[in-house]
Amino acid sequence: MSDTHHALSRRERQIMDILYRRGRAAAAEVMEDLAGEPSSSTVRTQLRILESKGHVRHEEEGLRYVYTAAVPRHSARRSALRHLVETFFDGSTEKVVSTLLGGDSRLTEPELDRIAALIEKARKDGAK
Amino acid sequence: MSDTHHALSRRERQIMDILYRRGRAAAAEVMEDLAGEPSSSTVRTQLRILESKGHVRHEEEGLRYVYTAAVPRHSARRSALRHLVETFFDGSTEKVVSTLLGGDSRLTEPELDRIAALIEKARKDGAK
DNA sequence: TTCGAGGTGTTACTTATTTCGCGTTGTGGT
DNA sequence: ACCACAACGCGAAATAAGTAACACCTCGAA
Repeated sequence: MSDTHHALSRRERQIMDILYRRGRAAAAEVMEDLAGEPSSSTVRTQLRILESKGHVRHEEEGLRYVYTAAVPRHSARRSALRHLVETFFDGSTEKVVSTLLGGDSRLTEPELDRIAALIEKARKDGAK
Repeated sequence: MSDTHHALSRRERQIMDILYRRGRAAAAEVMEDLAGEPSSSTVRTQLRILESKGHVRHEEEGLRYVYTAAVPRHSARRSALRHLVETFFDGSTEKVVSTLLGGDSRLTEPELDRIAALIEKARKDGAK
């Protein structure tokens, strides 16, 4: 693996996760979601560092900064998913799906219907 | 923080990932997969620390130590998957599956068949 | 206009992580 | 028996991460 970007520290990852979960958040909101009880200073400093490394951006909203991840959620989740599939599922998409379906997270009928439809679509796409 | 397990540092996570990918590995093998060119000492030390924290175990195989993750892959991947679903897919299993099926990773016919079968099974389990 | 609440950046400091040199130990070959 | 080789653990130095105190800014209420 040839990582071009710096790897994130533990705390930095936690913050990025919060940002991805919430979409956008001010320092105070990030602070709320963080374990431990980091001071406001601490969190702001970390956010600023994260920005200097290019991982997040901020926009001024009124008098406060609202942060968002620099890499759009859509891209980030794709690579996170790829990484997870590689390290835990031998690169097999099928194994992931089977774990998801077999897990304790019950899916509703409509969800199952939509997934079934996606499978049909995948079949067609793969065939041609 | 209600985390019962210590969060892993950057390098520790890299090592755990390698261990999960390979199943089991000696220090030299872990070293091969690690970015940068850490010395043998370095890697062995980290493995030892990881063991002292309870994250990995080792068994002597001939003249060398072979390490394995303390938490079985099966459990680890479930929680990794759950975490990923929460942070990137709003907790929706359906979204994950749809991303997987829509991704560039083509699935073969047999794989699609097996997944379809799993869906039927999920339907029955959910129904009763 | 003066004050307090709630933001912000800078900076210095503490703690944790990362790295590796070095001495030791056990194996196999000659 | 002796040496070369390949692993191991320890301990201490270098680097990274995490934390908070402080000074400054802006807005709205008194």
